[in-house]
Amino acid sequence: MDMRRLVGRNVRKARQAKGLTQEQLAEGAGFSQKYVSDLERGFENPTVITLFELAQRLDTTPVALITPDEEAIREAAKANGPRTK
Amino acid sequence: MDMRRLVGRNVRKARQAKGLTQEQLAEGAGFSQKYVSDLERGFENPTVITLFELAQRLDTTPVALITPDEEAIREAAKANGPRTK
DNA sequence: TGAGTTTATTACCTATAGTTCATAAGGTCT
DNA sequence: AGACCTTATGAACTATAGGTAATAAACTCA
Repeated sequence: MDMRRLVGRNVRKARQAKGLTQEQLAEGAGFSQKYVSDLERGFENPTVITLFELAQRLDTTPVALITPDEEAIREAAKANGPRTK
Repeated sequence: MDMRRLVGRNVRKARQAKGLTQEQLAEGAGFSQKYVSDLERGFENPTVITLFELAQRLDTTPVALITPDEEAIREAAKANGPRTK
């Protein structure tokens, strides 16, 4: 499970769902636009406090931001091999 | 929401539920006993990758490790003030 | 009491999370 | 074509995640 890419996808989806730009999310949550960009592309390994601050600005929860999405589930299935009970 | 303390409590509960010592969890997950001790007492701010590695050794998920427990819910209620619909 | 096990704590070190400033690249719209 | 908005990327910096080694403090239990 690539946690960086998972969080990146979840953050991008949540941000777009609220119609925010990276700049708006960044300023509202106290980060730089560069960081949001790197984060969404799966280049960052955020801490739980960072997750919490992002979640607040996105009106969601830290749990939602690390919850596996379709992509993560497909990746996990491939990693475990098909037919792993 | 104090994420450090929340994760600390969740890790400690999960570790004790499996009957592991801090040393055993640490070695199994690739950390030091000191780190597990600091983590459980709420002095650390783990990254999502650290959460994932801990979860694997504890046979649980990163989501479970940051899911609010009774204590966190009580704290949150106090912070928002009673009677916040 | 003491030995043995587990957890807490101190001091110091390295790697990296997240920063700023700047610019490039990609869209959209007239 | 341009101006404009948004996202991506580079270099260099500071703060902190997580490391090692050692020791102190707690807690069993014979």
